[in-house]
Amino acid sequence: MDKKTAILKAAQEAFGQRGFTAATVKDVAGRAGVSFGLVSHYFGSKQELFLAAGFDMADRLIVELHAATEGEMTGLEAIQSYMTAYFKFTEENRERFPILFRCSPFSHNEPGVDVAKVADKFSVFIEVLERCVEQGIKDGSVRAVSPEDTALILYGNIVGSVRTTLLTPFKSRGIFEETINHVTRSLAISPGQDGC
Amino acid sequence: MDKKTAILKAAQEAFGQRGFTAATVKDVAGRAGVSFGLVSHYFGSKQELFLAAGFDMADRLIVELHAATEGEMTGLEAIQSYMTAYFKFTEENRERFPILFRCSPFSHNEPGVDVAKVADKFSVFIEVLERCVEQGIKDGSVRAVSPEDTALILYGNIVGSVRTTLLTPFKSRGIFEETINHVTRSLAISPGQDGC
Amino acid sequence: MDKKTAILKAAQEAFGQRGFTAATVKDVAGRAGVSFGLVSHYFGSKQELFLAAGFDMADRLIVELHAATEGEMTGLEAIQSYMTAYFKFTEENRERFPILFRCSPFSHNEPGVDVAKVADKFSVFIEVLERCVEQGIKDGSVRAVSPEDTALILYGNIVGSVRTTLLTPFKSRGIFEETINHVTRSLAISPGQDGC
Amino acid sequence: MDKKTAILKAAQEAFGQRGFTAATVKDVAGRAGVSFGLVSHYFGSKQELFLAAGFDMADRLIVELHAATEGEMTGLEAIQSYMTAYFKFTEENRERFPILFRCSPFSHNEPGVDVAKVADKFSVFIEVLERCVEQGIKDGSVRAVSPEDTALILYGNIVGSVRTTLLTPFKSRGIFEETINHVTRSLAISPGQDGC
DNA sequence: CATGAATGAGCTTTCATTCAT
DNA sequence: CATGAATGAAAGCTCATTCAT
Repeated sequence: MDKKTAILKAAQEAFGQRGFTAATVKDVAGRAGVSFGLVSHYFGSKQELFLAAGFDMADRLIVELHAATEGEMTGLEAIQSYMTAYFKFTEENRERFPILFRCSPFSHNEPGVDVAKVADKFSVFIEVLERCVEQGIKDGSVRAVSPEDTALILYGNIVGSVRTTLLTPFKSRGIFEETINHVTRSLAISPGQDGC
Repeated sequence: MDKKTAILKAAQEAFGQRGFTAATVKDVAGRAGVSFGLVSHYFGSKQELFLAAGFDMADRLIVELHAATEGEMTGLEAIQSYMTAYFKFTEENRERFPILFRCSPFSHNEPGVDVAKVADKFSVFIEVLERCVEQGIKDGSVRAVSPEDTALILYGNIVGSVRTTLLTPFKSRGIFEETINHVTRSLAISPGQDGC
Repeated sequence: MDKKTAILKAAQEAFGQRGFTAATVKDVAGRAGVSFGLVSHYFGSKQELFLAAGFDMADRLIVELHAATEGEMTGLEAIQSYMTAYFKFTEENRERFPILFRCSPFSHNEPGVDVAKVADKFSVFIEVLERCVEQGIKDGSVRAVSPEDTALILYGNIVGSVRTTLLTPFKSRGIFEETINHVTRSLAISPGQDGC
Repeated sequence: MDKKTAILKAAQEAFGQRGFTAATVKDVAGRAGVSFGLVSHYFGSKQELFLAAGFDMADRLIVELHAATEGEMTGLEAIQSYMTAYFKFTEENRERFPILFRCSPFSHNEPGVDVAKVADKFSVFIEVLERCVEQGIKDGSVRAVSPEDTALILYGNIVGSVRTTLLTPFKSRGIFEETINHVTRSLAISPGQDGC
């Protein structure tokens, strides 16, 4: 791993754990095993480093979500696949995922984060989900709901469970699976409704 | 309003908007219209002020939630009442509610905040919800789910929608009502299952 | 004990232990069991309090030294009596004596101490000793030495032993008695010199 | 002289003159001609700087005292040589020597100074002196006295004269020489005692 | 490429002092 | 007499950033 990559990963860790303000460039350099001068050399300012770290993580997650929801599935299956991919990604990146909590429009703006850019980036997460909901309504796997509201609610639901798992001391084994069940029960057209 | 109260309210605003680290004592004092020396005079340190500000908000919300869930209702109705009260509280405290996002075990620990104290305080929110779920299962208004997991998922669901509303630029009119519907559909024993 | 006296004694303790700068008015008030406002009320500024505390202690010691060296004695006996009185006073005022280390021209000037006033006050300690030495030379109990230098050396000797006793962790039982012996051996006209 | 050394020398001056609490880091930086940030950069905290400054001075004096007391001499001559070296050192370091008054167990503990470390360092001064006294008793140049008490008394004697010279406005030309005479008269086995 | 010496803005905190009660 | 609310200067310290090596 070259030093530039090491800095980026260290930044994701440090910013994720401590936040933009409390994390320090020295801390990042220390975690990466390089001198702090090198951080400026590669990334310019602390703010630029923060954005680079956050967007790198977001972009990698977006790739996974696209891959998970493409292909021939019902809308409901796509939603389930989206959630599974999202939860899998968080588990594989426990240490560095939380940078997304910091660099996200769902958290308060941290100084140094360009709100517009971030909202733009994160709208992709919502849009992909919204398209799944719309598809589900069309193909009959999802009941008639507002796709816009539902996408936001589901996204909040997903992130809520991720926060509970990654951040809180509350016991939450199986919460990811249960969250998928929760969403499925809410959206699926129940057997009884199919006709009775 | 006496100056001590003014400082507390200003702190809720400032910490809510900027977070513990980025908010400054000077900023708090300025918003409260007092000298910064008075903040130390009344609250000691920045950390103590932060906890005082967060716990004041939490305690007031807890009172509302207890009031909303007491009385003779089915468990499902209690859950709905809980959510309604929660959402109502956030809307009535738009400016100062976000301190709870910061001073919460569902957010990253801010340096200088006693994790144990915070987790203790917030476990009340989960417990109240859990008791509603248990009651619902007993009285037949809620399907058979794990009360522990479900309480955590619902709480994440609620807070997710609150975050979306208070923090993001995404349009989300009606999201609170839809979240209650979402939860209700997921938990309610559907008519079709009763037999039909 | 009235509150004004309590403040003075508390000030001697606090300033003695922590020095002028590090001791705080609040600390003094706390030790005296009064509100800090009362300190200003009685003594004006911190500096005035410091001088009052130091001079009160110095004046009381001066009274003792005068009493000890008056009367019919040889000069050498007067010196011994001076030292005995000095050591006795320090032992009876272990807690509050050290204010004199702070408020003394033999220590570095503390901000807020009027150098001239202090030098004036402390010159009395030297003068009394000097007069004893002169008397001793005249009455044949003390060998021919420079009274000025000797007074300063003896005073340094005395204070050195007091510092060792009151401030250091070094074991020094009997150091006061030994210091008197040390001085006596140095000044007394040895038997062999009387003729042989 | 590099900047780190300049800071150390400036610290010795500033702390010596004003004491740990009253001296400020800004003052030290100003005297050294560097920015105050550099002080933290090299020495960490004010306390560490204080200890570094005090110990540097102590170590250099210890070297001189060892050099002065080694070699073939009687114990009494070694004591005289010790005192001469001590006084010479103070005169050559008039500006910066007083840091030792502050950073010494013979002064009041300054808040933030590790008492144990300081007592450890200074016990060397006493031990060297004590060894000279013991040697003198053995080789017949010093009368039978308690080496422990005597070392402490002599050290207090020495430091007392140094304080008088460096700190007070009292005229004291020749006080160093007279102090050596004073000590010599007290300790030397007088000719008359040898028999006669 | 890589380091770390050097700077100074800005933070939290302490504290003497004033003054209304 | 006595209290403590209120102020703001000034302290120690942290840290992003620049730049010579």
